[in-house]
Amino acid sequence: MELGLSLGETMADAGRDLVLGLGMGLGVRRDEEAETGREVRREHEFGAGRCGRSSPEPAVRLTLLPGLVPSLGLPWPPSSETSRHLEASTRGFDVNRAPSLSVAGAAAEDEEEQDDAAGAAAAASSSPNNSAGSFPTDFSAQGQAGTGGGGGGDRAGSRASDEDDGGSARKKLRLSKEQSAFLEESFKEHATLNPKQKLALAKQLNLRPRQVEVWFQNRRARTKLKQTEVDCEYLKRCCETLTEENRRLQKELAELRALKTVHPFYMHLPATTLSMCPSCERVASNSSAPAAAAPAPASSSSPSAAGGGIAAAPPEQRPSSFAALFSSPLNRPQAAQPQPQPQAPASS
DNA sequence: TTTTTTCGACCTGTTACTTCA
DNA sequence: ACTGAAGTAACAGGTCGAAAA
Repeated sequence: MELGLSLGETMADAGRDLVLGLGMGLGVRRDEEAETGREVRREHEFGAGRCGRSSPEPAVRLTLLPGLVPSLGLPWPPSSETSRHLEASTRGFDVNRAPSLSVAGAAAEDEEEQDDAAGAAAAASSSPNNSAGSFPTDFSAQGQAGTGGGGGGDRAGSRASDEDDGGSARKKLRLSKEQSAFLEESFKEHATLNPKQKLALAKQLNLRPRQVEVWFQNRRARTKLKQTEVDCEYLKRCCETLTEENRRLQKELAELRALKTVHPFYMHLPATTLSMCPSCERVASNSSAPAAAAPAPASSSSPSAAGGGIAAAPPEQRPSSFAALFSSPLNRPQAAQPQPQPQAPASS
């Protein structure tokens, strides 16, 4: 399938314009990056991919229009209900949504916390008194011993390269629900962390900075994966729609050809009407008006108006043209994810 | 001023562990 | 109790950009 298509002409001002590589990688414009700086750029990159690096092939800019979404049966933007359902179908909570207070409440009810956390402190953290009502803002009391090697020391994983692991195999330890929820909240605010933020989060959650860093890396990867899946599904539907459009146009073309054969005088049309290139068999306008934008007036060229029973759909009833399909810049589906926000400078 | 080196941050793919049906 | 799938923390290797030499 040839994708050498320029889809949409509004790239210059579309904040959510995409550059789709053949590998479905998505990128943002580099001039925007230059304006917003590295931090913001990276936040966009994680969300939309890095076409320039990930795919050497010529990128295809794709702008998806809003009108196509309903025609595809794609609720867009995905309703929160949809997202919730998606996540509810899985085990975890919606990582893209703000963890509600009920999450913490549920965590309090979840007894797994007690055997998950290795220490009594962890058990205390899961008590209703600790988690109900609001997010904990300090997890230092939890069983997260981290590298300190306290009583619950095996809860925090370790990296041999930056921690004295004693040479033991790595131990993967799950974060508590509260910790995950808090990290989610942070991720909603900024998908990337500067060192200060990382340290602050680590301190607040009683994790090692490396753990916070890894969590954010994995979180970005999950978001990107989810977005890729959404994009893939959406483009599949776009492809189906365009295939159908192509089929319809081919049929219409065949009808017009037949009509020309039967009633040649019909084709003696004003210069503004479409004509067929005999060599490439492409419909082209031989007037100054763009062919796609100026279909022949139904009153003068519609075969149905002249009788014969073979009728092309009037312009207002036709499915949108390819160009029109992608004329709007703001309707690419996006996996539910936090809106990247410019980070405050680290110094502030 | 240009080139090379170093370093930190990040991405991508993978592994290993946990949880659940 | 066992097992396979799914989720995810942790890791390894690579790229890139900025700063220093």
